[in-house]
Amino acid sequence: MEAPPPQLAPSQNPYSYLLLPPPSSLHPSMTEPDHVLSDIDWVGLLSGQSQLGEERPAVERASMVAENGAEEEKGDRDEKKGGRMKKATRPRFAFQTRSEDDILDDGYRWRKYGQKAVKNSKYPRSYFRCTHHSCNVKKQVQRLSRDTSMVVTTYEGVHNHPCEKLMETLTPLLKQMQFLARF
DNA sequence: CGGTTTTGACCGGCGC
DNA sequence: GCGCCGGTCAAAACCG
Repeated sequence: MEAPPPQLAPSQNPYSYLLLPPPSSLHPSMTEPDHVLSDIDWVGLLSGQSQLGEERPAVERASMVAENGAEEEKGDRDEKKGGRMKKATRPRFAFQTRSEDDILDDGYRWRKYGQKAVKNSKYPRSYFRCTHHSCNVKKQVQRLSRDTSMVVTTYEGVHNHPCEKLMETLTPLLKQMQFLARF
């Protein structure tokens, strides 16, 4: 999911990113049973009107995160509102998964920093932050109450570091390819 | 003992 | 201004 939004015109709605991350980038198939891959059956468009009704992932409003990392990926800067720098909107996307367990392994390490009950939902929403230093990517996970077997995962931001889990599976392969390339 | 989870407090935005 | 609501903080508990 390092890929930038595929030329999808952020339009006037800062949240209308539609990302179609290749499932293999979310779930490295070499470390995941393949049923996880095939279970992704929906990729959400985060915009004003959502198909999820009142249970849409909480991405409708910009969270006022302290813009600490002055150096960031280009783009996604918010325009100044009346001289006051508002909030930098970062790419977000959500997808829902039919899964037994709420936390699905996407190869990154996450630290849970909150859990909150949301209105009109019987399941709480969990908040995670990427544990990598100075990488403030976040995600939220929430199970739908209208369909208990569904889990909505919302990502916010782009990782500024490689996925170690992916790397440690790829590195031996690269080594071997380099070796074979000598012949 | 270091990192993670838990959980209530806290805070800011928004609608009334 | 006030209260609701969603997001975050942080201290304590937990766990390998």
